[in-house]
Amino acid sequence: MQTSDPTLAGHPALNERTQHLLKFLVERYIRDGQPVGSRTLSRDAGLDLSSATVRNVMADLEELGYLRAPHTSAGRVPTARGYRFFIDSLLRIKPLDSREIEVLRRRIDQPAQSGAEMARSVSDLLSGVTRLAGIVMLPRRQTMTLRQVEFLPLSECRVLAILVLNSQEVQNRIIQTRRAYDAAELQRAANYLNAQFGGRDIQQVRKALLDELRETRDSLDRLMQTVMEIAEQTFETAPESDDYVVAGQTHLMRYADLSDLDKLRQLFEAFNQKSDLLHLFDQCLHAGGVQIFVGEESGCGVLEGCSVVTAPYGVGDRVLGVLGIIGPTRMAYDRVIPVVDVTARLLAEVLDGQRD
Amino acid sequence: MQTSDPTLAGHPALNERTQHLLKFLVERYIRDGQPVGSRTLSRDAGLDLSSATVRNVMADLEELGYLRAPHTSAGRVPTARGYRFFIDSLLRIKPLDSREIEVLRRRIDQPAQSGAEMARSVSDLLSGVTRLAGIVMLPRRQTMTLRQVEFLPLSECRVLAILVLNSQEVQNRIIQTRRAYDAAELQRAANYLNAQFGGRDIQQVRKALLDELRETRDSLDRLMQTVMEIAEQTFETAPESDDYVVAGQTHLMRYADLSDLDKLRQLFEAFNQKSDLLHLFDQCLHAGGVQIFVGEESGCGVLEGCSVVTAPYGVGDRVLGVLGIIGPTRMAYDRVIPVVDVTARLLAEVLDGQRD
DNA sequence: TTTTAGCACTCTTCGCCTCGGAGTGCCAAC
DNA sequence: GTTGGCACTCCGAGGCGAAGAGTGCTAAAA
Repeated sequence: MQTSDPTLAGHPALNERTQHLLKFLVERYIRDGQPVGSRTLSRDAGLDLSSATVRNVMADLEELGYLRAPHTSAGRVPTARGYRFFIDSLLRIKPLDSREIEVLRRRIDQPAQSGAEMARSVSDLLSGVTRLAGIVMLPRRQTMTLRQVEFLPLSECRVLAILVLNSQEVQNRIIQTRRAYDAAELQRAANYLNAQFGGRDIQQVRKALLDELRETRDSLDRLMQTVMEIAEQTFETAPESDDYVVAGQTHLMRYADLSDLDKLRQLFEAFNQKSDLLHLFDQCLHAGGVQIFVGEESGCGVLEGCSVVTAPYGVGDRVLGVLGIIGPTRMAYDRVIPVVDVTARLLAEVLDGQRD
Repeated sequence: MQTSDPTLAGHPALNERTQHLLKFLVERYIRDGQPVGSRTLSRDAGLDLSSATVRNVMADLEELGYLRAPHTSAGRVPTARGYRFFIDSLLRIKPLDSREIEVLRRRIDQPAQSGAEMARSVSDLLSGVTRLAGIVMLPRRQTMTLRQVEFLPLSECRVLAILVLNSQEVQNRIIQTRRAYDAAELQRAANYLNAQFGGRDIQQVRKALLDELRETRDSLDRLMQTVMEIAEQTFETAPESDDYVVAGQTHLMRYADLSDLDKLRQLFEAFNQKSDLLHLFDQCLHAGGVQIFVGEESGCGVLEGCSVVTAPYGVGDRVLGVLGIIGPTRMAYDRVIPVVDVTARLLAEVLDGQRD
C-alpha cells in the first residue's frame, strides 16, 4: 500500500477543505453510484459551506482532472485520477475485526489436495466476501519444494513421473523415453534424485541437473544416464504452471457501470484468454504488498471501468503467486483492500504451517 | 434423435401445406431473430398463397400452441412446442461433410494428460464450432479401467495412492491410515491389487473388495488387512467424479434473446452451481443418442429461452459421460445436432483407440 | 479576498401526443 | 377454400413541454 503523502508525484497540494470534499464525494459516489452535486455536498459533507462555494471547489477539482461531469447538469463523478488520489491520500482503511479474520482463517485453512483446489477455494472465498470477482494465481511450480519423486513404468517407453511437492501437492507427468526402463532402474534413479535433491525447490533442482550435465557430459555412468534422460523431462517447467482461477464473475453483472453487455463480454473473454491478466499479475508478484490498478491504469483496455486489487502470497521470503479481486472502479476500497491483504497473509500462514 | 413421424403423441396431424409454412417460419425466425409476418411467408415460402390465407393458417397454428404473437401487430414466433414439432418432424439435418469431420477428428485426437484436459479441449471445440456454450461431463471414474495402482508412503500415516486408469489418466489421492505402513508392505498390497484387479473397471473392483471383506471378515491375514484398509479409501467414489466443464459461455452474451442481464446472470450462476445441470445430464447418460431440450422442457427454470443438445459418449457399450451445447432456443439445429452427434462419436473412437 | 445569494442557462427525464408502418382479424366476394 | 379489402391494434420513432437537477457566472456581502 502506498503512503498517504498528499504531495505525490503529479498531485498538487490540495488544502484540507478541498481534500475533505473530494473524499466525501468519492465515498458518496461509491455508496450510491450516482453523480454527486454541489447541494448534496453542501448539505451532507459537514463543512457548513454554501453550494456555490462547493461549486467553485468542484470546478477546481474538475480542472485538475480529479472529477468530471457526465453532462452539464448531473453532478460530478471521480475520474481514474480522482480514485488514485483518493486511494493514495484520503482513504482510511478500516482493519478487519478479529472475528472476521477468524472466519477467513477457518475458510482458508481447509485441507486441499492440490494447489489448484486451494486456489479455487480461496478465489471463491474472495469473491464471496467482497461480492466481486476473485482471482488466485496457482502457486508457481518452480518455487515449490521437492519432497519426493517416483517413477512408474507404464508401458514400453512410457514412464509416469510423480512429484510430491510441499508435502501436499502431487503432480503427475507421463514422459516418453528413448528406450525402455525396468522398474529397478527407475527405482535407482528415483532414489538418487531423492537423496540428492529432496527438500530443495524445483528451480534449484533444474539448475543443479543442468550443471551436472554440462560438467560431466561424457563420463556419465549408466545410472546417471537414466537419471538425466528422465529427470530432464520431469523437471521441465510445466506449461500449465502459469495459470489462475477466477470465481464469482457473475457478481460483476450486477453493476450498472458495467451494464454495457458488450464491454462485459470482452471482460469475460479476457478472463478466459488469460494472457493479458497474467501479464498484469506478473507485475504484482514482487510488489511486496497490496497493489491497486484503477481503470485503464493497468494498461489493459478491457479493464476500463474496472479496478484490480492484488497482493502477492508466499511462504517466508518466497513469493508463490498473486491473488486479488476485480470489480468496478466504484468499489468499497476501504473494505476490499484489507480483505485482499489479510487473505494473502493468512494463506501464507496456512501454507507455512503445511510446509513440514 | 427422434423419428420424423408427424403423428407423435400430442401432435395432431397437420396437412402438408401447414407443415411447410411452419417449417419455413421457424427457419426464418432462427435466421433473423425477428417475428415473421404473413406477408413474408406469402412472398418467400414458395407456395403462391395470399397473405390472407397464410394468416388463416397461422391463426390455426397459434391455436394449436405452435406459434405465438409477441403482440398484436408483430408477426409470429415459435413456441417451445413449435420448436419441438419442428425438430421432431420437420427438420432435415444436413450431415457434416467429410472435410469438416476430418477437422473435428484432428482437434479431438490430441494427446491429453487427463480426462479433465480432454473435457476442456472438447468443450472448447464444441463452443468454437457452434458459437454456443459447449459442455463436456468428465468421464465417470467408475467406468474406467484400472491399469495399475501404486502406493507411496508420504509420512507417518499418510499414503499417496496413485491410480493409472485407461492408460492415459492418472489420479492421485492422499489417504490417512490408522497405522504407519512401510514401503515394502505397501508394495505387496499394490502387487496384490494389480494382480487381482488390473484390467477391470473401478466399479467391479469396489464390488469385489466389498464382497471379499464381507466373506472373510475375521480371517484376514496381515497382507489382506493392509490391502483392505488402504484400498477401501482409494476406491471410494471420488467426490469430484461427477463434474463438467463449460466453455464459451461468452457466446451466449451475443444473443439479444438472452439480453436480459438478470436472466443471463442466473444462467451463468447455474453453470457454476452445477447441480441442476448435472441432474439434467444424468438423464441423458443412457439416452443412446442425441437428445434435445427446448426451453423449459428441461424442467430447469434458468434454461427458459435456452435449448440444450446433448449426446452421450463412451467406449464400446460403456457410457463414460455426456457432452453437448447450450444456446438460445433460436439456434441452428440442423447444424448443431450433427456437430454434437459427430463429436460424441469421434470422441468415442479416439478413446477407444487409446484403450490399450 | 473569500463566501454567498441569485439568476440564467443547460441538460436529462418523463409523460404525452402524433404519426407511420407493420401486421392482424374478419367479412364478403370469388 | 381462397382472396381482396378494410378497420383495427400495437409498437416505435420523433417532437414537445414541464419538472427537476445542477451548473457557471456575477454582484453583493462578509
